Amino acid sequence: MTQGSKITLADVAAAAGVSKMTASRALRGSIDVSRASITAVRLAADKLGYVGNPLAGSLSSQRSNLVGVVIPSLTNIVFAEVLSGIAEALADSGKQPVFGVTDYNTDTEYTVIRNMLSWRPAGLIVTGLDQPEKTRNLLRETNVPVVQIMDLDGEPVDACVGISHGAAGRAMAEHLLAEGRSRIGYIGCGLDRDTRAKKRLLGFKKGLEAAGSLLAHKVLVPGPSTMEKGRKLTADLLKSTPSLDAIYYSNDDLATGGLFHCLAESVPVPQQIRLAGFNGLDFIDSLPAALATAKTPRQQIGVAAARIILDVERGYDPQRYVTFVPEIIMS
Amino acid sequence: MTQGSKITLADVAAAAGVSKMTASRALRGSIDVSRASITAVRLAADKLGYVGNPLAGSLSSQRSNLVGVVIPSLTNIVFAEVLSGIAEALADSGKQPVFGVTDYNTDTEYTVIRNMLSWRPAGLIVTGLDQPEKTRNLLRETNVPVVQIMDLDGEPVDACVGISHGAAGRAMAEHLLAEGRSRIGYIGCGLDRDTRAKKRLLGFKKGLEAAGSLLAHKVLVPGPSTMEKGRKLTADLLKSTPSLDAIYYSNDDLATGGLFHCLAESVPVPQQIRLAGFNGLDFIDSLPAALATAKTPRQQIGVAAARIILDVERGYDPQRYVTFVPEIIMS
DNA sequence: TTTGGTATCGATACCGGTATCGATACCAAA
DNA sequence: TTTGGTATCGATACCGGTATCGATACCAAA
Repeated sequence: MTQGSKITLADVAAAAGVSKMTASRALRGSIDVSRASITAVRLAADKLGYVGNPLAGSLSSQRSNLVGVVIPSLTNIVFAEVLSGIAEALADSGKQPVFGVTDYNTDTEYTVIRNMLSWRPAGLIVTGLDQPEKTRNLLRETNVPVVQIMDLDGEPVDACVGISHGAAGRAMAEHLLAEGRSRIGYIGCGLDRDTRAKKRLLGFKKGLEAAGSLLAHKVLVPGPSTMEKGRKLTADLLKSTPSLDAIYYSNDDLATGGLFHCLAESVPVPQQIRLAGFNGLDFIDSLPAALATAKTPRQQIGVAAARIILDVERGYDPQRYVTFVPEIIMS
Repeated sequence: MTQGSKITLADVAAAAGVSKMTASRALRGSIDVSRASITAVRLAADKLGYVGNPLAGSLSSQRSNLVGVVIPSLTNIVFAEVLSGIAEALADSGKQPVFGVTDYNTDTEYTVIRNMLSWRPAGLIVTGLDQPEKTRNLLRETNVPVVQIMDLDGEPVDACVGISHGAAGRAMAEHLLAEGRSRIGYIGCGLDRDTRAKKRLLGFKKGLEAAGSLLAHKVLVPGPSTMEKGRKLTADLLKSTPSLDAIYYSNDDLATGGLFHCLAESVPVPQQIRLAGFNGLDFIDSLPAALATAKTPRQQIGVAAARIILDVERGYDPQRYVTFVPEIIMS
């Protein structure tokens, strides 16, 4: 009774006076079992403290209740929120999310995905559309449903949920121009790895060019985005090009760092210079001065992706292409 | 050859001209196999694109390569960093972290832990020492190694890695007093659920009392900590009690919100009032004014916890009680 | 030549579930 | 009475690995 997990289905079946098979059916809520059997089995299971062994179950049925989620980074709150959405949507489905982190490394990504597929998950959610061909093949050849998230600018392997980063960049350009900004700089980190940030920059430039304008200055540095970098790079950029009246950053973290620089130096934001980020992180509203940003529906993306997996599981035909449009905030 | 994952160990064995058992041994690097067999099996496995089935392996060997990690929240960067440390330490061990989120709910926690144990993980890492008795029993009765992290103030079930929050609170009190602060307030969120924050508050009060001082004012609100709340609560508190010369917050997020209020209202920080948080989040250094904090070694806690699991696995006797001391920063 | 140790390997059973198919009981319709 | 459908159940095989034990070959020592 306090045997930990030594109790097997056979014990439960014996205690309930039915076969293993009937016990299995009863616990899974199959229709082919009488009320009496269900009651007896449930009672026995409770009494013995039975805990099913998903390893055995998944091996036998050839599918597990795991949903693999592959993200580039855990310490980026954006992905943590996506995970949170996935976990929420999966909560009452009996499915369990399993996370793998790639550190923006495509080799690691390949390994992680391969690893996850070996667990025969019920579905796979991977970040981005720009996997190398080798990885795409892996995703194409598997028969578990694959959902690519965050991005829409590209060719999904199967289903896909996200936003167009090109359009988001372009929209921000248009907003800045509409506000009368004309000398616009750009600061970005790690665009070599973060293909979505790169797409935003491209869209942003196109937006400027469409209006006959150009990027006044562009700063690109490798590595992850931090507020500290944003602060430093903004200080440098404004020193070398003080005439800028707007800076577009690859994300909110950098933009916030830029804002901190301006606050410390008493540069009026947004009057003298408009700082624009991307993501719409929660703390933006609390900052002592306004930051422009584009609010991405991270939680919702996670929820939508998980729902696709659940739909496939249930035999429904899921929506294979879910589009969100980030809301631009220029308070 | 491009069969996805239909290739089993039997296929590899047949192709290599050995038995399943020898193939299994060869791929796992057992010593009981000849060089010739190892080469033949590896070659066959590569050629066929064999991917092992961990479900079958774990079921058979009665242990999986999963390490369960139970945390209260994913959207709190602190826990994301702990996870990151765990993932890093586990990276080359063949073990896979699996995360479960409790949302600070003890019922959810119980369910999550039970669920994880059913996967027969190689180890379990859970947050905190203050589980209800029912959950503690679950942890005690299992035979997988359990590491409780983040906290040291209490009785661990098995191994434990973290800091003393009582001591951390007390240390901050001493630092504030040493700086000459005498009218000290406190603002905290969700202490009913966050027992570690509560322990810090208790330690903080003891620290004040030991010096013959008292908390001038205490603000407790339910729910999660956000910068916005910190800002709002600080505004309220300073309005009702403008004479305060220090505020201790339950964490950095609240403290940062408080700082934003002071910046917006031109209250000199830290000259007129010292704001103190907890955690030492990375962005603290970038803020336009100094925040006091206690830097917690989140990544290191994750690494140490994972190492304990690995040590047990390898038959080493691990250190069962790993203590870290947060560094107080009063820049 | 006999003995005994080591290296290498395979047969067998098993981990703990579920898929599948067929058996049985029972009842309504013909 | 016969036929056929439905509800309920169990026997059997199987998922794809690994633990375990014993077999064999080979060689050195007695």
